[in-house]
Amino acid sequence: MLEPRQLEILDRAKITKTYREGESIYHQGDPCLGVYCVESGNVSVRMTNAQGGSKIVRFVHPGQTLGYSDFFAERGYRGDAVCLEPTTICFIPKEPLKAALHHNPQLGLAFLNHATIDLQEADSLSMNQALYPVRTQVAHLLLSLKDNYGTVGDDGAIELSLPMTWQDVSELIGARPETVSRAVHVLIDEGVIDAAGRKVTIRDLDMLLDEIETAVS
Amino acid sequence: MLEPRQLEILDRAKITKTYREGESIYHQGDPCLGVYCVESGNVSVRMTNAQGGSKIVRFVHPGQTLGYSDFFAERGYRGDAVCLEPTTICFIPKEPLKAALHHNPQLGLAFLNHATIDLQEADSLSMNQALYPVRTQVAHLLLSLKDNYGTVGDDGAIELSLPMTWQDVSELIGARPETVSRAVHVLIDEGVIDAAGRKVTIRDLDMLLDEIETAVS
DNA sequence: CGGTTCCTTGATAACGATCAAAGGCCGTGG
DNA sequence: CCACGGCCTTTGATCGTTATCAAGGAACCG
Repeated sequence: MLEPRQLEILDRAKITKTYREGESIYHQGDPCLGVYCVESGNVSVRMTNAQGGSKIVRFVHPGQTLGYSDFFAERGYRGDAVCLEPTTICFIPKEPLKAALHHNPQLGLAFLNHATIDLQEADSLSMNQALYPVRTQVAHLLLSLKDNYGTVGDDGAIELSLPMTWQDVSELIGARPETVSRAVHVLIDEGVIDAAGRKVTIRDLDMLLDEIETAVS
Repeated sequence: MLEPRQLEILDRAKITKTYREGESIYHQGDPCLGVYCVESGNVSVRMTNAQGGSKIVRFVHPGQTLGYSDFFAERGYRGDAVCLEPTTICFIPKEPLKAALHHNPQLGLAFLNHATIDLQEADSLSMNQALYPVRTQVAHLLLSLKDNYGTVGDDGAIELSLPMTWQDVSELIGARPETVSRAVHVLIDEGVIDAAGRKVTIRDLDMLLDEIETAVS
């Protein structure tokens, strides 16, 4: 998509850095100095309102981009970006990026693709929040994490190693940690999953799918 | 932003049409044949899940674009677009748009701006859903509609003429119509607003702002 | 170890959903 | 012009989910 010369300019301009678990990449309100691209690891974006209430609006996985919407909106960062685990991220400063966009506007289409994906996920999240009880939302999240974080065990069960805490999950789906904890334990009691800390085993994928299909609408 | 020649091509390709209230522009799942731009009027985008539950994900006001994220994602439309009132919309078919994007990738940046705005609004909506009770969300919505649909009356009160039904409002904030109705009447009883049908008068803007500031977090 | 953060569990309260029914408004058709 | 039907809104009663408050336990890290 990019001309080699432009790729080279971006490559020279980019700064790669490794963050520790819990480390902040940027803070809400900070002036936007450029965009980030997650190479490995995992990042949460949390927004806080004027009353101090906060919510995780998205998890950012490897290959995804971070802070670009604030760059294009020419405003400060709209949330806090925090690493959930040791994470490698490259930073592309504003000016070189502007130059690259100027010389090769095709690059804008690449960001547009990221934006449409993020928009679709934001819409889905909002829909799930509105239409499903917490238990079903947890089931949804586990299913979506399965693809990136699941491995198939000996007996065919799918083993997940969550990249985030259950507390983070509760902030994503807009519920209290206690509520999520109880919902998880209901799923365990029903024999759908097993969970020990952040290790989750999907015992019965069909039951997990049922959990979603038979949800109240 | 666009070269005159490209603008001209798009101008020739676009098809302007007027829709009646309640008329559909496209349906969820329909193949995406192009993008729409609202010139006047008002459109809701509603998504429905596999269980038949639905939610309005956004209202689209004049000057905003519709269906572009599905165009760039190269997939069917993700929701139903329905006019809330008599609405004039221009349609830009896929192929001419692709050609215009190819010849002038700057055009992509224009869509990127739309995308970042929609993304920010989607994040805010999801945050409000998660952090505020229905009454506060209604207050929020009235405030945001004030700028586009409000006029200042004789006594300084702000008069709103809602472009959507309260039922639509309930689908936007993810609540039942009954709950929204009750929430509105609480605001009326508190003297914050007056409402008769879709005509809303903001009696006391400060109280409305308080409603938001003192919300539970 | 000692502290912090995360998770769990219980009891209770608040909020919103649900069910049911009726009133108002509007457009259509007789 | 009026009557009818449909849709939106309102109101009440009750139920269910989730929030809240509180406290204890487990895991982890310095």
